Formats: sequence, C-alpha cells, structure tokens
Amino acid sequence: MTVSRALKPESPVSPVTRRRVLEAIDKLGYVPDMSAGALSSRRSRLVAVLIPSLLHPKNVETAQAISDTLATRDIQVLLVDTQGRLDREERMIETVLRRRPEAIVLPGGMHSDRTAILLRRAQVPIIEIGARPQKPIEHFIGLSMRLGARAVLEHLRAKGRSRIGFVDAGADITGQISDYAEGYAQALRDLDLGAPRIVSGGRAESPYERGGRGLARLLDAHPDTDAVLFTCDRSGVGGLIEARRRRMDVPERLSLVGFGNFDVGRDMVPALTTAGINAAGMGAEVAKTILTALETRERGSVMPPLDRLLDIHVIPRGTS
Amino acid sequence: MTVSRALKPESPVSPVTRRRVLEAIDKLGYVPDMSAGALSSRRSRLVAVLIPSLLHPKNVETAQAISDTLATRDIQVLLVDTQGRLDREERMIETVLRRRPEAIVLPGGMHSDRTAILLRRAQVPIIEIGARPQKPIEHFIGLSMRLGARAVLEHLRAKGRSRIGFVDAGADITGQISDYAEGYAQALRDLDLGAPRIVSGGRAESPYERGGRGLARLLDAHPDTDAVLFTCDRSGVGGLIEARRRRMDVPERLSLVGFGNFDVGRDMVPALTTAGINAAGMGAEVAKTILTALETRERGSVMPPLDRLLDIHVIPRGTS
DNA sequence: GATCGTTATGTCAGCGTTACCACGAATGGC
DNA sequence: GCCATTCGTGGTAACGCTGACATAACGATC
Repeated sequence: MTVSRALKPESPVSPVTRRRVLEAIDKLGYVPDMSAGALSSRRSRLVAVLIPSLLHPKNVETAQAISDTLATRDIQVLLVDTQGRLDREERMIETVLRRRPEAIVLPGGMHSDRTAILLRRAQVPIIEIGARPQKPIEHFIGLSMRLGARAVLEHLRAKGRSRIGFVDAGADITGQISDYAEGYAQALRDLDLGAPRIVSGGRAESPYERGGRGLARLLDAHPDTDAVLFTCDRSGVGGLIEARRRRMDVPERLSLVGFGNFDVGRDMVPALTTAGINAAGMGAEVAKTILTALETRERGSVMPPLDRLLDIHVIPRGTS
Repeated sequence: MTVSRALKPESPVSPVTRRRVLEAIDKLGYVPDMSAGALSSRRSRLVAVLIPSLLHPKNVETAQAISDTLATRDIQVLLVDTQGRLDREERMIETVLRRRPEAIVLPGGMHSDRTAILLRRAQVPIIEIGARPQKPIEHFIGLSMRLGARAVLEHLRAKGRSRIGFVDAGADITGQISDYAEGYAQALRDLDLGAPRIVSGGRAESPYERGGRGLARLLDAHPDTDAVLFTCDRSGVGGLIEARRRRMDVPERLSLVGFGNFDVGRDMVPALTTAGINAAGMGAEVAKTILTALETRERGSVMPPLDRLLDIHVIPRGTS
C-alpha cells in the first residue's frame, strides 16, 4: 500500500500523505520487516563479506569500509570469519547463501571445488580480495605484493643495505605472503642483491613470537644480514625485540621493515618502518565495485570482470 | 511440503523419502530461502551483536564465541560495530530490528533514550555485556572490574609495592574503565595504600602512545610511583617502552600491569603482567543465555533477568 | 466543459516458506 | 477382523511486503 511508498524517498507520494504515514508509524511503533520485503522484491539488501580472520585489523578495516559505503545505499553487511579454513569457508558460504546476499566478498586464493560451484550458481557478483587466484571467479581486488616487495628493497638499497633477508612469520592463510616472498626474491635478482635468504618463524603462537624466532634463525644462518623484511608489523616488532635482546643496534647494524602499517609498529622506539597498505581504500573500492555491478545488472547488462591491484608504499621510520 | 520437513532433522520423514528429497535438492542445486522461512515461521535465525569496536580483539573473541555457540543451533550472528557512539548505536539498532533478530547483544552502559525504547519494544531477549548499567534493560553479563582491580592491587602489594598509580589510557567507550578506576581507588583505601594517583593518557591516537604519555605524566606528578595499572595491555606496552626510554628498570624500580591479556603483552621482554579476562568464556555465556531465554519463551514462560559478573584474574609475568 | 496528461492512491497477486490440519496407511491390542 | 493409535504425507492458508496495473484526482489545454 501507500505506506511502502511513503518509506521510499524516491517514490511519488504527496508530502501530506507521507507525513501522515510517518506520524502513524511513529505512533504505532511500526518497524518494517525486511524478510517480507526481501521475499517480495527479491532484494535482500545484504552483502556477505567473508574474511580470513577478524583478529587481523586490516581485514576489519576493509570490512568496515565496505560496510560504511554500502550503508549509504541501505545495504547491510553480513560479516563472517572463515578462520582461513577452506572447509569452514565452504560451510559458511552454504549458510550465507540461504539469505540470498546480493553480492559476496571473500578472500582470494584457494577455494574448495564446491565453494566455486556454489558461488557461480549463486548468480550474484563475487569479489575476491587480497591474494590473487590464478583464475579469479569474477572480480578481483588486491594488493600488488610483488611491487610492494620491490619498493621495500629499493628503499633498503637506498639506505645502503645489501644483505637483505626475509622472515616469513605469518600463517599464510591467503597466499599473499608467498606472493610477497616471490616478489622479494624476484626484486633481489633484479636489483642484483644476491641470493634470497628466506626463513620461517615456525609454529609459535603469536606473530610477535614468530617474528623474534624467525629473526633468530635468519641471523644464525646468515650472521652478516643487514636488513630484514617481515610479513607483518607484529612480527617486525617481535624482530625488534629480538634484535634488542641480541644488542644489535637498529637501524645502524640491522634494518627492519614490517608490513601493514599497524599501530603497534608506529609506537615502538625506534618506530618500525613498514610497507603500508590502504585497507580502507580497498574496502571502498570493493563496495564501489559491488554497487556498479548491481546497477549494471539492473540495467540488464553485465559488468566485465575487474582485476585490480592496489599500491603498497614504503613508510620510512626509525628502523631503516 | 515434505521438502521442508526433510530438511529439519527432528521432523518425521521416512528415511527413503528424505533421501529422495536430498538427492533432488542436490541435483537441482536448490538452496532454501531463509527470508521466506523467516516470514512464515517468524523465526529469523539471526541474533544481532553490537560491539563498540571490531578493532578490539577481546570484543571480537567474545563475538566469535557467541557466533560459534549459536551456529550449533543454526542461528547466525549479525555483527555490528557501533564505534562506541550512541547515535550510531541507535541507528544500527533501528536498521537491525528490521531483520527481526531473535535476540540482541549490545554493550552495557549508556544508551540513548530511543535506543532503550526500541529495544524494549522489540520484545526479544536483550543482553548487555561489558560495563554494567545502573539499570540493565534485561540481562547483563560483564566483568567485575572492581574485583579485578582489587586482585591486581593485592598482587602488587604482595610484591612489596605501595605507591601505585593508574593510567587511564582508553577511550572509555563502555564505561568499564571508570569502573576499573573506581575499583582501584576503593581497593587502595581498603588495603591502606594511600591516595589514588590517576592520570589520563590524553587524546593521542593509539593506545600505545596513550600508555606512554600517561606514564610520563604520572611520573612527573608522582616521581616515587613504584607500580602502575594500565587499562589495556597495549597501553601497558606503551608504558613499558616509555619506562625503557627513561631507563627505569622494570620490574625492579617500577612494576607495570596491563589489562586484557593480549598477545602483544605476552611477547614483550619482559613480558607484561596483566589482568586476564576470558572473552571467549563470556561469549559462550552470552550465547547460552540467549538459547535459554529463547527456549523459556517458547515454553510460554519468562526467564528472570540474569545479572552476572565474570572473574578477572592476575596473570603474573615479567613486569611485576 | 470535454479531453488529455500527469500525479497520487488503491487493488491484487504472489514472493518461498512453514504451521496446521486432514487424510491414508501401517501397526497393535483385544 | 474391528477400532484406536501412530506415522508419514499432502493440501491450504497465511506470513508482510512490493511490483504491476487500475483507477482516481487534479490541472492544464483547447
């Protein structure tokens, strides 16, 4: 009836009627039921966003940016944590599809076969973020880890470093870290900086600890190392603490570079140099893509798959 | 029809029929539509969880525990970040109510008048968590900040400390911090440890920085301070860094105690003593309460409001 | 004042489920 | 072999909303 129209700003209702309706709504405490609306209009006003871990602040920033942008179009985000496990991802997608989301955002990289089938069958825009799969399902928005590694190495070379190691201290749930490691190895070759020195931080519980252990192993294997890339600012901080324990001056004797531009690195003494990513910008980009895809579809046409890599830039601070 | 029953494990369908149905579902790629289900059954299978900040790992742990527990009953969580702002909270609740959640979890403490009205009118179980409001809307599950402060002070006294300060380095979005501060002041009196020394970390951007600044101010005002409580492990780490800058030995000259048991504190050198909270346990408790309330309601009766404070215990580590 | 165009409001059906009831078949007790 | 009971299945009517269309109201135009 007219109430439905009165609640939609664009629909033609006389100002008088609209006011009457709104007054009645207010008096009765009426709250529209979106289930019914979704059923009728076939628009759930829901977008599913799966992220590998809610404990990773950059994921959360991205998700928030998506959510905030979509909120302006009256679309809500159903946020789901896959914990980086493919079986869980599959289950989550299965569940979430029952709510008929209008788009699905999920980490790129590996998926189970069934996941891919489910997603394709869902017939809604799919956006993979983060690590670029060999063959994206539809749209992809991520970070150019290789160029990021290159930028870091150029920065370190400019600082006179030439024996540069790499500490892989992440649970590489998205495959991005291995891209970063490859970028590191490639850039070393390109810049003629010798053979790669890659060690893993092992299975320690926290990234801080993995960073510290990783640095220890790296220095044991290559005592002359004069700079280190970490895969996360938290492990970079762990590395910083380890360096301090070994009484190695930072950055005089050893340069450290984190990744991600987290709070924790900025406030260390010395502050951690890092490779900065713009998580919020990425989220905004994702939301924009969703909205465009939705509009395109509404007009009956199809949006060509997007394949986009966002920049990573070096934020020089005290540890380099 | 029979399909609906076949999908519900408890309903009486012959094994043969059920198998036939499931096969057909598989072949057709059928995915049930929960909007329709919700409309018909008046059960949305959705619980709204509002938290003040997704960037606070303990909030996230709690939310995850809620989500995991409810998932066993086929209920999903709609996670919303209020950013600690009451106007945003109100708007979020308004939006989320349109989805007819079966229960609403939100931070305790202050709410706008309209928020309280909306929640009451929603006629679903309401659970406030964290900071205890003077008058909870319905159920409340939180942490006994006062007892926590008491436990920390007893710990410090046992270590021979007697000039104990307090650095409030949080954006006190939930009111819990002021409870903690009060508990500190009260326990000081009870234990006869002199007058409170409370300073704020000010408006700095990150908790690390606020912790460092707060400690600096505290020491300027009371140079003989020999132990400090922080309102967060991150600010505790900031304090640790500041102490190091001032060349004050920790814990010989100065004891530091954080709050919350975050990763970052555990991996410092020395590791940060902290007041540990069991966020996951709290989430499980919340979920249990929701399920009980739902079952009680289904049986036609009403669950008496729960008012529960969970323990906080000291985790002694290197800084005390 | 009849005609047209425009805008505002009303009518109706249907979205995909599930609650409820009705029915037929199988089972069991006597 | 009859009735009572249980079990499994099918039919039907909502649930609360919106899209499409029909109609009403209102000016403007001739």
